[in-house]
Amino acid sequence: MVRPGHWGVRARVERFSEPALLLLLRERPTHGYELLEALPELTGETRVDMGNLYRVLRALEEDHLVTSRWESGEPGPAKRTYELTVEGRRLLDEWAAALQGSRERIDTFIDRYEGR
Amino acid sequence: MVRPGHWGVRARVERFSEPALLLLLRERPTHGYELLEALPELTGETRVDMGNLYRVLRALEEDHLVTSRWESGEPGPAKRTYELTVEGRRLLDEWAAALQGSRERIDTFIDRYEGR
DNA sequence: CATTACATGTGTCTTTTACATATAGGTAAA
DNA sequence: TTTACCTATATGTAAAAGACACATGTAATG
Repeated sequence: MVRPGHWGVRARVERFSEPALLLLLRERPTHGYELLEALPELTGETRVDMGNLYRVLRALEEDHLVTSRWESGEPGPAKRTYELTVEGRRLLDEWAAALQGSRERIDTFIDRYEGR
Repeated sequence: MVRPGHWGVRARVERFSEPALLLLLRERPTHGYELLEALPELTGETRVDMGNLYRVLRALEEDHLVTSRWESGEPGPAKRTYELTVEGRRLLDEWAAALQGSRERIDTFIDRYEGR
């Protein structure tokens, strides 16, 4: 819950990094570290936790929402490149619809806050 | 994290019931049970947990964001009526600003999702 | 007088997020 | 040539947030 004296507010969408990475993967197959760098642009203030990001990626793969393959050709350490599956694409669509709902709820709140 | 096979999506704003109850209290002093009934209208799908609601209310009071008094005059069980303080009002303002930010981030996401 | 509605609360488990650390290949400079 | 830094993936664990179950008591209704 909330610790006394720490009522600083951030207003983040739960698990927002999840639809964000699905969207990035829809645009093109990408590896984890690249997602890590691209995500803040989409999520805003949210600094994405790399540990959790890699875990989400593997959980997504377990459920066949993404697939991965090791990329060894390029210079630098080996990269695991992820690609969105059809099911993953569907999950992204669900997220987009759900986020429309969130947006509307926030609008309702703000309208009422501004006394309209 | 996410349990395999359970990728159902809800897209809720973290701790959204908190600004919602502050807003309701700005409109007029209210007791917990009444907030419990009024909140879903503001938060949408979010079914507010009564246990957590009462805990949030007491935590808010601890930090002087609301004050409470027992209402014994009316019929029915005694009610603890909460009232927003000046600091509480300020916290609500912060939430409103932060929610504007969330709204913008969601818009950015959806625009990109729709390929604009 | 039993059931239901009103009203406030505690206990506790799970899920989500945050913070810390491990490992290792590659690049550039001291 | 070794030290430092960047890239890249990953595990361990603590803290915060949310979900679920239950306890307690007053009053109204059938």
